[in-house]
Amino acid sequence: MLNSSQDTTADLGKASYHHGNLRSHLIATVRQLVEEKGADNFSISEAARRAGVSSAAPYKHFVDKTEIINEVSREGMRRLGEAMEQAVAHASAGHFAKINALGQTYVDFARAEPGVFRLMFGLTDAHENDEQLHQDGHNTYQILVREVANALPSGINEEEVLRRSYMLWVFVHGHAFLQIDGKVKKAKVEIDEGALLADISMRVLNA
Amino acid sequence: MLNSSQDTTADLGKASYHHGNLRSHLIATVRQLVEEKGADNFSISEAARRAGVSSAAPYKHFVDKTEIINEVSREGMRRLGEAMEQAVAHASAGHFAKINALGQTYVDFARAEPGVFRLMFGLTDAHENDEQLHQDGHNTYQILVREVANALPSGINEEEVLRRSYMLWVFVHGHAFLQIDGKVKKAKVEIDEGALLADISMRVLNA
DNA sequence: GGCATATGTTATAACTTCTTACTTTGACAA
DNA sequence: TTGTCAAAGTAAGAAGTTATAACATATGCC
Repeated sequence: MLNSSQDTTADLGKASYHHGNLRSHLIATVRQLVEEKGADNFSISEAARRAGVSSAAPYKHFVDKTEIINEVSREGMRRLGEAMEQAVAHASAGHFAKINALGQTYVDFARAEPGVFRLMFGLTDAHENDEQLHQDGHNTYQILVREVANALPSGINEEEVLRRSYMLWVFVHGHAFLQIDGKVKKAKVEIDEGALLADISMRVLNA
Repeated sequence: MLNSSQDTTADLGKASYHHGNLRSHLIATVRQLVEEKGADNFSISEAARRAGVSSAAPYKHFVDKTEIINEVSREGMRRLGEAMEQAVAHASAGHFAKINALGQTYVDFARAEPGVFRLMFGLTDAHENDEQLHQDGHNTYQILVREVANALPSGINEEEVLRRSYMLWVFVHGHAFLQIDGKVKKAKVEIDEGALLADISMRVLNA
């Protein structure tokens, strides 16, 4: 569940006192905190406290708070990508079933981890210059582009594939954010999400 | 430009030393700061400093930071609403011209004031319980709903009007955020925004 | 075994938000 | 004109944050 990129340490529990796999432990803790307290309202002091180390310890592993945020964001982006690949793999046989599954996965992810999702896309300050995150994001996006190309009649213009992909992305992205930011209920918009996603796919991919 | 809801004070400059219209002055300053430093990275200490008062002074006018944020958000939401009404009023005669103008206005606002826009929609913690902001948002949304109803064949199902409106909202919302969060360039998506908005209007409003 | 280095710790500087207790002053009434 | 009061500031400080510096230790490697 944790364990991302650190080496040299066995990552069983976190037994041996003075040491352990603090780095990945912190990433996991921050992920939790971000969901608990909100993406803009957590402290790495608190994360350190929960990990049972001093508030200075994290700085042996990360240069600053931004780096931790970026790490959590990247990890989230990778998990989203994996979930999307899974969704495609297991999608039913319907016409735009894979596209719909992708959209649903995106929205589900946002709802399941709004804090991390907001970190991944919303808070700019931190990852403005995180090339790795952009790369990961790009890779994830390519899953959609690939499936859109598959879903459209073969021989279609490459540029057109990109246009349609972007339309779909923009759509689920907007829906995801309005959902987690609580604008939808408040604006008294009631929606059948599955039907909506399917409707959109049709409108964007047909003709 | 400033001047929102405070009374009892003339709001010329901010001349007379020990007093002035600190409240609205602070709102304006925070608006500036939010654009300068980012929605998650400004302090009201700094705002006080810029206004030339002590860091405790703002608390004579606002109960806490959240209240200032909410004030700035509400004011932004109202300004967005006004801009949208303007856009409708001055839209050309084309088929979905008013709808397209609304979308363009939304995106333009986001680009012009990304900090405030993010405050209005993104940062949840502050205005989760700000009923006034929700009301203002709802009112602004009704401009779109109204125009969608006008743009669709008369006699159409009320529920269908809402569905189409939501689709359009979600679309421009997603596009706006991907724009200001810098995901679009990075994902190497090149788009002709005007054409895109028009295309979407057609796809959503036809059939 | 001995040592370098990675990983922790304590202490602290510089900030933030927000409170408390005190001061100033402008307005209004007598 | 002057006295009082409330509104709007101030200074000081508590509590909490990010981040750095200087010190401690224990682990892995020779």
